[in-house]
Amino acid sequence: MAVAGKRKLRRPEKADANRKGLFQAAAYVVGKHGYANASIGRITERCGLAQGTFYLYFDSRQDLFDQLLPAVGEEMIAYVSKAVHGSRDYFDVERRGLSAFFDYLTKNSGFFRILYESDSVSPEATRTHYENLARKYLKVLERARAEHQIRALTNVERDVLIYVLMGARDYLYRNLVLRGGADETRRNEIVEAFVSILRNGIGPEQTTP
Amino acid sequence: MAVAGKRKLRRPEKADANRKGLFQAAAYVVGKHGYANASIGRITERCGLAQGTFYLYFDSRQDLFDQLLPAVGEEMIAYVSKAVHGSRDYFDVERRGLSAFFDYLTKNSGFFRILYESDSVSPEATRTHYENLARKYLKVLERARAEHQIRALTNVERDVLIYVLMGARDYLYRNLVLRGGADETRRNEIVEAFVSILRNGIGPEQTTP
Amino acid sequence: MAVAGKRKLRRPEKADANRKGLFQAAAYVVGKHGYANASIGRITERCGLAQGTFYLYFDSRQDLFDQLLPAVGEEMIAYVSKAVHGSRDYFDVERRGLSAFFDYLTKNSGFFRILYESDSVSPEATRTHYENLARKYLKVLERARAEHQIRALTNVERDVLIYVLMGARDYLYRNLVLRGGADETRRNEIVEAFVSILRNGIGPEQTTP
Amino acid sequence: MAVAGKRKLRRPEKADANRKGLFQAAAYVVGKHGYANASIGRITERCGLAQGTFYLYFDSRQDLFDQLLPAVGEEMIAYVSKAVHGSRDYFDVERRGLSAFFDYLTKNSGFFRILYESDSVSPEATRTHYENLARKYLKVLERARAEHQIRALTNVERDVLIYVLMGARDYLYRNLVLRGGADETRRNEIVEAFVSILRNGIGPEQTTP
DNA sequence: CATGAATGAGGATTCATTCAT
DNA sequence: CATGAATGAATCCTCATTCAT
Repeated sequence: MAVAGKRKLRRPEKADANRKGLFQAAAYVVGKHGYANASIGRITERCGLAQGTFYLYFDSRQDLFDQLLPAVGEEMIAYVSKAVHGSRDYFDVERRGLSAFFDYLTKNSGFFRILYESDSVSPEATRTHYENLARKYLKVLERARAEHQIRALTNVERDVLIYVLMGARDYLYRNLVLRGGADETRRNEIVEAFVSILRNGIGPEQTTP
Repeated sequence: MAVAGKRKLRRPEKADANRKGLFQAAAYVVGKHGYANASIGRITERCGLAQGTFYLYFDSRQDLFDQLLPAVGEEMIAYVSKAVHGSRDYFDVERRGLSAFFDYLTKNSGFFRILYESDSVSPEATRTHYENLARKYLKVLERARAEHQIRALTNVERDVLIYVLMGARDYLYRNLVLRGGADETRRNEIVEAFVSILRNGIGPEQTTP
Repeated sequence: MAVAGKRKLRRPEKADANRKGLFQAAAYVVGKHGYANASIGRITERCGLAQGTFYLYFDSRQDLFDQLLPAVGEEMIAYVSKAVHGSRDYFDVERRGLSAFFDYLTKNSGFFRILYESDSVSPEATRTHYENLARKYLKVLERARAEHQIRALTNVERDVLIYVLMGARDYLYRNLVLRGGADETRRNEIVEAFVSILRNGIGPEQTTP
Repeated sequence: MAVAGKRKLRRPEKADANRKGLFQAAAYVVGKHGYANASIGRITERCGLAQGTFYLYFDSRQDLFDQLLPAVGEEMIAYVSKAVHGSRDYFDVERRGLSAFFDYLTKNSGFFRILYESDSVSPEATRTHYENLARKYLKVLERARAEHQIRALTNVERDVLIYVLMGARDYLYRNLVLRGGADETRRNEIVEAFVSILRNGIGPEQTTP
């Protein structure tokens, strides 16, 4: 894809590897120490490059930060997307999606720090990430509605729903899974409880007359 | 006690005023520039004190950061609590609560930055804040249930619900209100849509047989 | 002693106690942390006074430092003088003097730090202290010579001797007693060895023809 | 190798020059103003480097202080060693040694300040220096004894002697040469007087019966 | 006399960025 | 392309000293 530029691009593998290495190192360092403590020195040291080399791949520290969250965000989205593939129905998608999200974060504990601090460090990057995510949710919801697996929603309801779902994953992970130290069983309970509330709401029981 | 011409503050009053001034200045500066850029110089300058004076009130910059979120968090909680006072029923509480939350943040735009970055800067402060918040939600839910305004929930469902509600406020504000630039009307629609989903869930319509 | 000034000197005991307390606290703090880290805050805290009070008794931090070594030095000299009282002869004076010096320092471990750093912090104070000390040595030596307990010395020899004796006490204590961790027995050996060298020198034995 | 036009230093040469320059500047500044006032700024300014550059060569200010005395100490020892080379006998070594010591200090007036304050600033560095010095003295004494130029000494006497000699150089220089402002002639008298006392001690004359 | 809050200058250290090699 | 030495601005914290109470 893309028209090949005419410029010399010899040894492109090496260059790509360096660039990728810098991203990975940055993800690690930011995830562990935060943006504020993610110095160029720390990042380049981690991937075995010299400090000056950094500037061959990024214009500035800020430039890296502007690209970091979208990059790691895509990875997370891909991970979850793969996990929900082949779900029975919409609620199964949510079930598996939340579960996969928990998995991903357990394995990539730095993700949240990148996500959270990114808001201040690079609002643009944050916006991009959330847009990517919202697009994904939208597609899933439209399909679910097309197949009558969920009730009809107004446009506003749909928008609200998207961010409620997003916020839920975030807050449930951070507060109940991470801070609560939930084991496998507990995690499943959390997932089921979430799906139950999502499906039924919490309105009062119909009192049969 | 207190003829109190407005002129001169007594010693302890002055101390209180200084401490409070530092908190306010810190909230402003952190909200606007982030913890990383919230230098003692910026903070003290904003409230008209000398840099050294800072250390009469806080042990260190970290000490301030450890106290900041709980302090502003309480303010936010108090604001919302006051707004929901006198609600008709539980769903009215949620309606007014979300609305008041939007209000508060519109007026205190720095709150989210303080909240978000606090997670890395002072995990303890963040934990305290979320605990304060969770306690509040729990009380409201228990009362709602006691008055049969919501359906019976398992313990897990209740815990999940609390964080879904918290996350919803957060994500709805940031993505739809703030980023979406919602006006009064749109805000109300958002609030109503949220309450509707909360009450009914999104399960498919009962197809009458 | 001294003619009473006409100025009001009410409550002089309290004032004297404070002044003395400041000296003691300063000796402790400087001895333990060094002049550089002997802040007014630390000193006044140790003797239970407010920081500002310090300036009622001393013009400045430097003023205190200018008086500190002579003050503690006199104490040391007095301690040693008392110990040598009643000695058999000159070499007994040296023997007991060195021993008492070791004792004093063991009990007042901060003395050396005050002495050593004083040279840079307050050359004047240091000069005064060494002069006090030299005067003492001189008196002892003159008497010893008068009683033919030591051989005749030229003026230069006498001056040299005084500082050799002073230096010996210093270096023997620091290197053999303190750093070497000498016990009672070892200390006595050191003292005797010193007196032996002092008395006889280290010239080669007379080879009897 | 090296054509080496004088113009440009190669990388590693430059590094060596910088390190050396920092040491020299530090020796000057500490000697003149004391450790406490030897700020990185003063030191780097003196050798024409930027403040940050300091940290390419030393881990911290303390790291420099830990290396300073041993470094200048070796220089002093080397200077004296060279001066005593070719002495007639042991007492000639002491004569020339003391004289060279006076010379060295006259030319390097900061040495003593480095030495004295080092005790508090870096005990380890001080220990190292005195050990280096003691080793030197020991070697000289053992040789002198082997050649029967001095009388037999017990082990304790030998240890005591070493530190008496060290202390003598120190105290004689500081009190008689430096403070006393001794000229060439007076210095020689001092040296001779010292050697005389060292050789013969100060015991009373043998009264021939 | 005594207090201690307030000041503001000073200093160690870190780090993004540049540039000669 | 890659390096890493050099820079110097920025920032937290300490502390001697002053002064209103």
